[in-house]
Amino acid sequence: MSAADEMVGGEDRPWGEVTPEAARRLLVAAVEAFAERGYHATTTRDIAGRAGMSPAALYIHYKTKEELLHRISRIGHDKALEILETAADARGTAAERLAGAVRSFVRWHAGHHMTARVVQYELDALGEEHRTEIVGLRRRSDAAVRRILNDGVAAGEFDVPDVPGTTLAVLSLCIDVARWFNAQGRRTPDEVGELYADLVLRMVGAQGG
Amino acid sequence: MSAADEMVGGEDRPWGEVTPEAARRLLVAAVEAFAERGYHATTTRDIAGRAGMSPAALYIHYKTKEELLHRISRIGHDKALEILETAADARGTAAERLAGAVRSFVRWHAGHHMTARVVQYELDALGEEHRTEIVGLRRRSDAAVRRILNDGVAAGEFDVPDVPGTTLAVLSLCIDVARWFNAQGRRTPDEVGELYADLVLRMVGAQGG
DNA sequence: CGCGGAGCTAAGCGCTTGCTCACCCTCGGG
DNA sequence: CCCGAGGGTGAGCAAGCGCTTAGCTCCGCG
Repeated sequence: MSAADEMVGGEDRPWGEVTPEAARRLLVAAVEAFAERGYHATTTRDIAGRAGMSPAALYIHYKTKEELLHRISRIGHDKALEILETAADARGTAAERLAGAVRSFVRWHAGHHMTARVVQYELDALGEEHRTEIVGLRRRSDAAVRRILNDGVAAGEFDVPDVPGTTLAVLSLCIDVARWFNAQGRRTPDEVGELYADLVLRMVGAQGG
Repeated sequence: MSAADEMVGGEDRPWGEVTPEAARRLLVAAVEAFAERGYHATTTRDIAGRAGMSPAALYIHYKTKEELLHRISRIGHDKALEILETAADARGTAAERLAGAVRSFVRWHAGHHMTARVVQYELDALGEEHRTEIVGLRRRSDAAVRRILNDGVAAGEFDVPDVPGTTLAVLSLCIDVARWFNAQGRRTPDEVGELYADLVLRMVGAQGG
């Protein structure tokens, strides 16, 4: 539907921007391991093993285990933020923009739920500097959604008594998809995105459904 | 502000069911540590230290570190489930029961956000047997909410095209409060509960507002 | 007073962790 | 044919982990 949706889809390889090839394999292995067991329960030996390498190989491409997490978190947040800001800047009514934002944001969290899980739930494992950098990106996500809500209220499309609180709730609802979504489950990322877009429109009092 | 302070507020003592006193102190210390750093990043020395004891003291009252997590998780889930089922069994319209359920469930997650964080986000750290036990409790939570939604649809109070999906979304929204809620923040648990009850009523198409 | 058990500690065991280091292959250019 | 540099390995180090054990103190009871 929207340009943002297309980009998240699957034309280019996942993590294509990470080079060289060995570094990419290690990073993909780390995403899997962090998502399954959590950052602290994952060992560098586990990551290297999944990538088919010896433990020492990891340190040729990354200085520390934490740098791996930071790279994943940074790239993931960039992608998620790009999705939200593209939807917020799109043309159309506030309701259309909000529905588009939720639809593509949720689709990404469901379709890339391993990455999303690491990105959204391993923030505390980052070092001080890296964490504040990432928190900055999250504030921009919040601002993008709040802007759509404010526009909708100003245009008389929405009925939202508490804009900051509702912004928080909308983002929280979308983000938590990464926690429960199961690729083997019944729902596809598209279906969840559609359901959630409808639910959020109801939350803001738009005549959608 | 300690985890113990956070619990006092209610009618009965925090973790009052845990005896003897030393075991209770260790458990409260573990809740704090797990909530701040996560289960895997927390050491038994840290827990014992917070409780003002030597590392070995922990093993007089608990067989393993995992048993501590299980005790916390079990008690917390029991409490959360009791809240939901009480609300689901209450008298009144479906809308009143749903609002009550969300209000008290959210209030608990905000007011006991340390405990809730451990309970909701450290499930994977439990052993096989303990995890399946807890998963059973969560299924009952799901059933309680779904029951209210079904009642509301049958009574013509709600307009919900996808009851299982909406049940999931409602619970997800409430649970995620434990992740972002900050005791130093502007909102009180009561305020968040009120806001969320309103948002959820809108999600199910009840004429609340 | 002597006794036994409960609660706690100092010390430390065996193991795993993140990470390092000396060395080895592979391969394009002179 | 040798070279040097970059990607990779096997072995292993220091530190920290969960957990154990021997022994201490305290206290109610006969």
